[in-house]
Amino acid sequence: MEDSLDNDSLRHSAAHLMAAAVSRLFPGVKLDIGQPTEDGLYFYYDFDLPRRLAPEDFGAIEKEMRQLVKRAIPFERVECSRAEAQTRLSQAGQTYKLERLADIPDGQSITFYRCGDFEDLCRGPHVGSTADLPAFKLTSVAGSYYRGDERKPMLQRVYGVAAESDAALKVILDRIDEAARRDHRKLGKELDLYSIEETVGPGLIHWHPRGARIRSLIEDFWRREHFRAGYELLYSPHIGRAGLWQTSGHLDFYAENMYAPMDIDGYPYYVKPMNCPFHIQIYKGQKRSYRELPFRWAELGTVYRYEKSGVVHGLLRVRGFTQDDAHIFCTPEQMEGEIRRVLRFGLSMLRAFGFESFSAYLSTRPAKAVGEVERWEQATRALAAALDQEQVAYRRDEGGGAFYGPKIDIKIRDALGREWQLSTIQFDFNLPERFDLSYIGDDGKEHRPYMIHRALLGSLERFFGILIEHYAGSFPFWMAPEQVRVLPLTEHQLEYAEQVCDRMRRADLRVVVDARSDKIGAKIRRAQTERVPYMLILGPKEVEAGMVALRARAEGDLGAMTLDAVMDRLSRENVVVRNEG
RNA sequence: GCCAACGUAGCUCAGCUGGUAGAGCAGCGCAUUCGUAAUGCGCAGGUCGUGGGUUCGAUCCCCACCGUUGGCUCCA
Repeated sequence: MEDSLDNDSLRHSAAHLMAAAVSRLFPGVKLDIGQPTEDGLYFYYDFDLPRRLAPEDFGAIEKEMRQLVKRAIPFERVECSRAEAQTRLSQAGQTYKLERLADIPDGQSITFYRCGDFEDLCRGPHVGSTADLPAFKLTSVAGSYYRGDERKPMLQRVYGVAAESDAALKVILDRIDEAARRDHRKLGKELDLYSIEETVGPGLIHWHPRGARIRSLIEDFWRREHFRAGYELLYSPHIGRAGLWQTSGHLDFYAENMYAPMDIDGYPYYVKPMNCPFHIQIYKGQKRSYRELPFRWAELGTVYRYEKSGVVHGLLRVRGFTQDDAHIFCTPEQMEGEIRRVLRFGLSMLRAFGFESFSAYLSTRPAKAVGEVERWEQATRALAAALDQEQVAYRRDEGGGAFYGPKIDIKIRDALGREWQLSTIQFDFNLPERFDLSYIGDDGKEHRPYMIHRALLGSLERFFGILIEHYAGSFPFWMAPEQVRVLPLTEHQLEYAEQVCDRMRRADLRVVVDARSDKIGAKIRRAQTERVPYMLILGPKEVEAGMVALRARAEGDLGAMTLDAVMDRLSRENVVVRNEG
């Protein structure tokens, strides 16, 4: 990634510069904290102000910032004692800062950064002086709870971008523009892939023919790969009786994400927020032997979860979605091999969709947890070993696991360098216990199986949204809803066009003839904007010679060739590009 | 859920301080038969998100609700 997108201390200093400017404009302002954002693009600062800011205020703040830059005021590091810091902050009336000060552990040095008459409790580091902040722009303002706690007061967070030069700032702004151009909500509408209907409800996705075609291709690929990898497929109901969810613990621990029950013959039933209890019922349907394990049971299971109204977002955060779910039931001896296998399989699946760069979190046992410590440790070791073996860089999130088991979360990096969390592989020591799962071992006794819950793509909705942005709507050939559009020059070539189309269709290519009476330029433009990978242009010359003129979405005109040559080329392209890493 | 902004035709948007709406694209019709990113002419299309209020009169002002967007928290 370019340096200009990765300059943390510069953005940090820009946040302070903005805070200094705001302090001058609003003398009574109470400061919280300001930082660069993790995506490498923005900085922000949280303020408690007497009035609401609006984008119209940005001009005045920026102007004040520019004046401070012109004066080239140095950032000075000032170390002081806790008592002194307390005095300074309470004199300044900075109550949030006082609380932040109390968070700094004893023994750690306490520093202020002074910039002219503005000073701020901060660990730094900063750039030398305000003159090192020549290029910046404020971008948005939003509410933000103090410490992210909705019971605490809401502060105003102002976001901006900053760079070491105007040119570098333009790189950042261009990246932001490019992200906006690729936004799956915009492309989803333009390419007629999906919609969300107010009359139906927020967070509920309608897959239009083109989107549904892509989904169907993804699902077909997904199923084929799962069968090859030794999975079996399950389908399970969308609702289940309250008792099931009582046993699973969902009604105790997950109720706020579940929809109200419906009454069926006097009994309450719940729409499923997860698939696991159903898979478990299938497991429990008969006595299981160690000889038949492991079970690898997968389901494209559609679940419904209540999400707060403010958080639903396009395809990325919805209220009904289809998980590419699977549960693996295995013996302790098989567990380590299964983990490795799942991880390897998961990465190959993601590579097939064009993702090359992965990172992971390994979340370990929290203080409050179920299951024997020994099992936790064994499982955590197996997860770490698998990550090492597959050479996936990971960070340990100590104590960050769910109460029921340790897990790996895999993030991918997309074409714009943004990270998205997709896959999750998690142990579950809770449900086997609650449902009293067992298998008969070679000693003839009952044993508790290991249960591993995993999703690779996450959910089809979310994954689709990420794919749209990753490819900017130009899906690879194998996934394109329409692969080839045949463009007769005039209606005199229509019959030939139909013949060409028929032949390609019989070879399972997704082909459409544009029979409208537009000029060829207009037809090409339409096919280009609709991201059709290939166009066949047919005029009198092609009819005469029995040829076709091929045009590629990306490369443009490729000249005349025989239909056989085209079909040969396309059939070679019509496979998922495998990169087995 | 909370804070803020927004909601006008299928889409993208215009509509000065209140006098019941307009463009481009898309759609439909007709003409055109054209060589690698927009052929011309015409037609049709809107309870101005919903409900209430203020007013002689509301797309415009006020209130409530619904939805969207940017965030916070959370998450597949």
